[in-house]
Amino acid sequence: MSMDFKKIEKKWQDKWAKEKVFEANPIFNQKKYFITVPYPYTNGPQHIGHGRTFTCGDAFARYKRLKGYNVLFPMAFHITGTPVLAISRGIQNNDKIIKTRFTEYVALDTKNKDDVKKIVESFKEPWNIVNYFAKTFKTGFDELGTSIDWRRSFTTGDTEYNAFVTWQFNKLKDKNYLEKGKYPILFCLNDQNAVGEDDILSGDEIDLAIQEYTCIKYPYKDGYLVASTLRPETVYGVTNIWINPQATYVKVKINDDIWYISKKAASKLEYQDKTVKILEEFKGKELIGDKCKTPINNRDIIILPATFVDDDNATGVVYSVPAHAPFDYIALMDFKKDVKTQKQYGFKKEDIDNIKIIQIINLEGYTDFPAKEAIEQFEIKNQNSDKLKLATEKIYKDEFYKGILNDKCEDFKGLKVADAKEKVIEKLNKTNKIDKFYRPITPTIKCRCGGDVIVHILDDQWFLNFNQGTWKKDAFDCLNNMNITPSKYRTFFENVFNWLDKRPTARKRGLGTKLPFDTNWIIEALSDSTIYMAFYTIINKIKENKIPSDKLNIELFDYVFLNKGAIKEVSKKTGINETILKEMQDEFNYWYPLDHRHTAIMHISNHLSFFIFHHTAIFPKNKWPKTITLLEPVTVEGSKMGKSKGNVLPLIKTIRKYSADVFRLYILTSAGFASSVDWREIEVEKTQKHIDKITSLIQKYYNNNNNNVKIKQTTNVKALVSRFTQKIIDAESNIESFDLQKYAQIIIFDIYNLISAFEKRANDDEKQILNEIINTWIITLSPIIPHICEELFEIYQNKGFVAKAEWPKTKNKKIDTKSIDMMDFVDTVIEDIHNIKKQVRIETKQINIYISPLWKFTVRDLVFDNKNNAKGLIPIVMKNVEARKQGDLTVKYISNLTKEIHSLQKYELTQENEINILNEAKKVLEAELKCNIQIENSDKSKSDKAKRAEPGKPGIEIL
RNA sequence: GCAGGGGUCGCCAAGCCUGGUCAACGGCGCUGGGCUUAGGACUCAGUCCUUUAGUAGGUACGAGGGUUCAAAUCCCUUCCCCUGCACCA
Repeated sequence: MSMDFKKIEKKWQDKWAKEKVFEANPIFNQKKYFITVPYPYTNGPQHIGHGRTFTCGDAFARYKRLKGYNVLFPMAFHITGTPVLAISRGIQNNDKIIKTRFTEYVALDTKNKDDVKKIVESFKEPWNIVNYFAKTFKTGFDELGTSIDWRRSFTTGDTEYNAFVTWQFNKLKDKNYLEKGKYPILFCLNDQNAVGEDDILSGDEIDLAIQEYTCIKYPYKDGYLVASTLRPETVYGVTNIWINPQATYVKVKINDDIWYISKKAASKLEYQDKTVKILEEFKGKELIGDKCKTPINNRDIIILPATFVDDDNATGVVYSVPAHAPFDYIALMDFKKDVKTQKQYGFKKEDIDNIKIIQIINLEGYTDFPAKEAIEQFEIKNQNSDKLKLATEKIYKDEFYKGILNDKCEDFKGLKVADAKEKVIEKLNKTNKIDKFYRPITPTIKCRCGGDVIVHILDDQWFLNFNQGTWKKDAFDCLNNMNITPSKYRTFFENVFNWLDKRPTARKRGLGTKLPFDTNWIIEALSDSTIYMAFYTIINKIKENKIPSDKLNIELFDYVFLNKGAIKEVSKKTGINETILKEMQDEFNYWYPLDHRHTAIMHISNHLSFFIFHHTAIFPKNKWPKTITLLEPVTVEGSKMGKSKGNVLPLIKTIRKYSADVFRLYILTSAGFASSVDWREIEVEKTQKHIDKITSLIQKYYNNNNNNVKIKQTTNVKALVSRFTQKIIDAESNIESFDLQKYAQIIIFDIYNLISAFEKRANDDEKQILNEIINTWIITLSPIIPHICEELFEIYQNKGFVAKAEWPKTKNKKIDTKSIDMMDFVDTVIEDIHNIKKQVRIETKQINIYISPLWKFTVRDLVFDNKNNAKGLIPIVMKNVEARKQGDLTVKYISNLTKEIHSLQKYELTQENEINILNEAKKVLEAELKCNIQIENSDKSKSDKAKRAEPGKPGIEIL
């Protein structure tokens, strides 16, 4: 009978929902297990990466249920931040890319084209996006067969959730973990608003980092010519200033200073926490030929023209260090040769000749000026060469790590560049000759609205300060007591913890919760998603009792989560009746702490770390989380999934193509947590076939006969039962240490192989044991392929849900190692026969098997018992009468055994065992090998082959 | 740069933590047999080299050293590749 997987899956998903199988309520005398997977960001359909994480989480949840735990496995929807807004803006503006993308998304689950169009149009309203995708996420996870308690779902934009986060941030404020400060952000000049990845054109492809330039103030006229640089330590080697003669410059009042900078720079500085008043405006060429002073030793340097200077980059003024900057070097060389330009600006020859290149850094491996050498090395011919950038990068790196400042640098002589940088800044700062200028690391960033993106410094940014008070210490305390699996990721956490400092915690716009004490700010997406697992424990009660969110005040949460306040008072203040309050508190206390959080490693550096930090900030120690398991992402045919690559596989599409159980099995068996799963079509199809094989094997031997028929306990049967039990024990210990892959491999492949090997060698009576074996097997298979298991369980057992079955008890089951050894022995014999047959390639009519003589058993045991006494071995063995009789043969056999003495194992079978088991298996062997088999004791045989017989390795003769 | 991960027999990929049972799981590909009218599918066998009626030897786990009776596995050096680095969730 072949099975219609899709029909079966739908059937059981409906049944689970109808019978509320996964709705978890506190049962106070039952042990509980609370497992969560981070809620996914709900701005598109889920992909197979989500599928992996949830499949694993679900497998754990299902296993724990079998083990008798009351399991809570909830999920919700994350919508905080700007991405959803960016989408609705895109739809409003008829953005083609966004519209196409979302039409595709909606089409995944909606067939009618007009409906698709209508739905996409509705996305002009952000909440429609959220609601739509929340619904498709639920569909997707239902179709995957995840055992989620949906009563507890919510979105992070719900008012109830807002109330919860409001409480959380009040707690953080009380702890003094929140503070205000300055912070540079990307900002759109057109929108006059902060922008993030989603708001920026190709934001997912370009580097959005902010780069801090150092501005050095060169005294000039009544103020300063302000040049910007990434390498302030080179100020000792400055030879001249570069100005773009074509660009527009300004004399401008910056705070209390007069600066000469490009006009574009002045307009940007307005956003960088400075007051800006333009006094004069002029072309760059008017500065050419003037002189200014160096800020450190008051030298005169000249201002030269250079077209490579970009007035849109930083201050538009560049100071020239030709010894160490390839751009400067080549420009200076060009200028020295360019008599025409010199004349044009009226330079005197002596002015030009006076410009001497100053080398300030000694660098191993370079004999000449480093910049000059790099130019030669890269074969750069002129100022416009693309290779100049490479040369600059190389010099920058080499000098930063290997360069030593020389005697031109006064007090800093002998310092490494890396160390000198800070000190030079400090020195310039003492005489107020330094400032900062921020710019995006990518030169021209455009907002989706078309506006230019610059760096804006906010002076009232809210931060979480992870270094405040005992916060970090507490977080480490929590981490040290947690199980992190795979364990190699623990150091990753430790590094992140050490590195965490201040984190901006609110933004100017986006969906989410307002900062309670400063409502201009929205709490940012990662900060509002740190302790929400606690919210799962009570949201069902809030919904069930229709508690309006304005009643969810601080007193309420204090009472429920922290057991603060008298219930009567709280009830008065919240207007919620006491019974409900008590129920909520009890439920929280029942489920918390969170036992297990499972997710992808990418979340370590932010979400998971914040998760730990915030738990320690808000909750008492006995409510801190206990376990985190982590996995690598999913790749598709060897490459990373990405929107831009167009290779993102939506979960729904994939499940509908292959069925949920195939997906689950593939995901669980193909990689361990510490490696990425590669989704390969060919392999997935194999998985499909494997499931077919398993189900047909099961169907062949599974039946309704549960009357404990007496099955003859042959060695074969005993060995099967023992091997099977051993596998179940192994599988259990693997999943207990969170190794799902090993678990699945054992349950799926090992046991399948075990049963099919048994099938080959067993007679019909013996095969009756399979019904009982399979019944147990189905239960252990169910965390992996739950739908098929439910179906089979129903057909053959009809005892309710396999999801609620009981994990097999292995404690009192004996593993009969002797039977296993005996069957192993048979396997070895068969393998050897096959090996020999391969070589001889003759028609076999008769096979003689010669069992080892008794004395070899004796000798082997003696050798094993004395394996640590290699030298005394022969005399010891020779004390034995039987051994001595054999003379030389014994010595030879001993020397054979000692060759591998380190790996010599105890041999458990006796000669009698060997003879008996082969006789027992004789018929099966004859059938399998299609010939007569004769078993002889080699003591009584004169055959050559009999002489080589050893315990465990009988002599074999093929005739 | 800082931090993390990795280089395994054509390809993908286990093993490495806890050294021996590792010529190294598994899959793909390839070769041959069976089954088929054929193909596909399925199935059996082979797939580092040599040797052989089975259990043997050699060379191998990026490269080079070291520790050990014994190293893919531990240590050191070196070459190469990948990922993250904060407002993006």
